[in-house]
Amino acid sequence: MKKVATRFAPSPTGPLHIGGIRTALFNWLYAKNKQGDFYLRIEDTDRERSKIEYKDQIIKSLKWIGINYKGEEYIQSKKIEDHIKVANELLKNGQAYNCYCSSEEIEDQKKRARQKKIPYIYDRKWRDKGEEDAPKDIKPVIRFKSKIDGKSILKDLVQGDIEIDNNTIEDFVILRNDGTPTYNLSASVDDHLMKMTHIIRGDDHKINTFKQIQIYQAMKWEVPSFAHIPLIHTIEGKKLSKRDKASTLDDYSKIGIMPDALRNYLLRLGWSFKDKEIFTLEESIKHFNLEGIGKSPSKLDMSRILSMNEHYIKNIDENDLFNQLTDYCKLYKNEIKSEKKEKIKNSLTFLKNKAKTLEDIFNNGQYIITDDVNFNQSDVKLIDDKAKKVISDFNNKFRNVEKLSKETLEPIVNELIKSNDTNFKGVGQPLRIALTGSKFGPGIYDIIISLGKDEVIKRLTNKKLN
RNA sequence: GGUCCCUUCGUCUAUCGGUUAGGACACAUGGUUUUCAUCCAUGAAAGAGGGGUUCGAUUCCCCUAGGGACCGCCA
Repeated sequence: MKKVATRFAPSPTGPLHIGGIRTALFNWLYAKNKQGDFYLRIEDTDRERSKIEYKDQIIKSLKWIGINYKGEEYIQSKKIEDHIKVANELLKNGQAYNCYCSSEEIEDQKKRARQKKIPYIYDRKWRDKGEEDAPKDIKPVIRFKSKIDGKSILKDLVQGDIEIDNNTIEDFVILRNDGTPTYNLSASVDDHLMKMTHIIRGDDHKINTFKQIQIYQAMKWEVPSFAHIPLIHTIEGKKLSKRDKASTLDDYSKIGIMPDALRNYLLRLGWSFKDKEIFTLEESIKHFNLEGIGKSPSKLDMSRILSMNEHYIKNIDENDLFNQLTDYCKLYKNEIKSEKKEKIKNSLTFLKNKAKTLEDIFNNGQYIITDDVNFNQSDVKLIDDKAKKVISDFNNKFRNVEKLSKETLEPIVNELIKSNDTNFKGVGQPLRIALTGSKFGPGIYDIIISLGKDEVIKRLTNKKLN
């Protein structure tokens, strides 16, 4: 058996969206599962639109989610000479030909076909014409001599056998009249040069595959296996594009979605393994296969991403969570001061309790991180005279507490409930607002213990409460 | 318009001819927690429609409907 080799081949013409990430993930997992190699190829031959920052974003995104590729990234534009060489060889072998139609001529034909509502296909005008008829003033393009008769079958590893009439594939351009190669040529040559065994990509490439296979055959190259995975759709049911909001990785990382959670979500989007929902990285490598990929497109579901993230927040090692949290804050919020970090770390067990994202944890821990209590304006209105009395009563008793724990604090609260003729809420809520600025948050004892005695007293006597 | 693909709860999906059609998310209800959340339990929720094939179809075949992708000298 040949060693499996797969690749992810994005073009750096826009930010990579999570559909692309999923394609990369599937390729990577397939290679890992087969103990093969996974490569990254940057298809930057569109000089106009390719941008270095998009290339960097692609590399960063893959790294973020934990996909590593073998060697350096393969830069397609550096291989153009190889592509041209193949075009010329096809020309020499009679598998391709010079076409002297001007682009205006072609455009005109297309327009007319559209008006008549008949399908446009290049009329193969120059397929059998001799060079002696060639106009001197037009630089030709090279077109591939596509099969005209019969049918072709693509044995797709996901979609099954797909059969089309060969005459629906036109004689496509492989070399432009400026001498640069087009996508189908470049992709085939590169995949061959890179010794790809399996091409796993979005099913928007299906038609290209029929073209590319013909190039392989014409060059007598071994044809790789193909697997076309269904696209990810938006809620509206359309192909996910770079313009869709919440489509890039950064959109997710900035709200505090963790890489492992998104990886797990993406894995299960369009792929399944029995009823299993949660996959560690090792498990996903172990179980991934092409048979588990469904044939129908799937929609992105934010609530599922969130709940997956919540699962990871609650279940991963707390040190790991803490590290991810501090990295997250450094990147997207304010870096947590080192003296606060210890408090956050000790409080993570309850801070993470009501969090779906790292941002939620950050918000829950806000009262620890910032020195000045940030009062929620509508909550602070709940501090009436009765509440003020509860706060000052609590403070008077609290001053005498030696050791902060639920056991030492609870009697005080219970006493206040009685003496103020109220319930737990009547005591807990004013205290929480005084200490954190909000009526929502962790349990009151957790808050007090996490702040420490001095800080609690300081906040209970905050002038802003009056 | 042409070619190709798809169709199970709202969403992601299981089922490889015989199931009370299962799970997860979301949703609803109840319980625990002397607030909120967590957690636990319970519930509602699906085979697009019509024909075949078969003792038996969600599953195989055909038609219809709906949806999608592609149709560049972009990738």
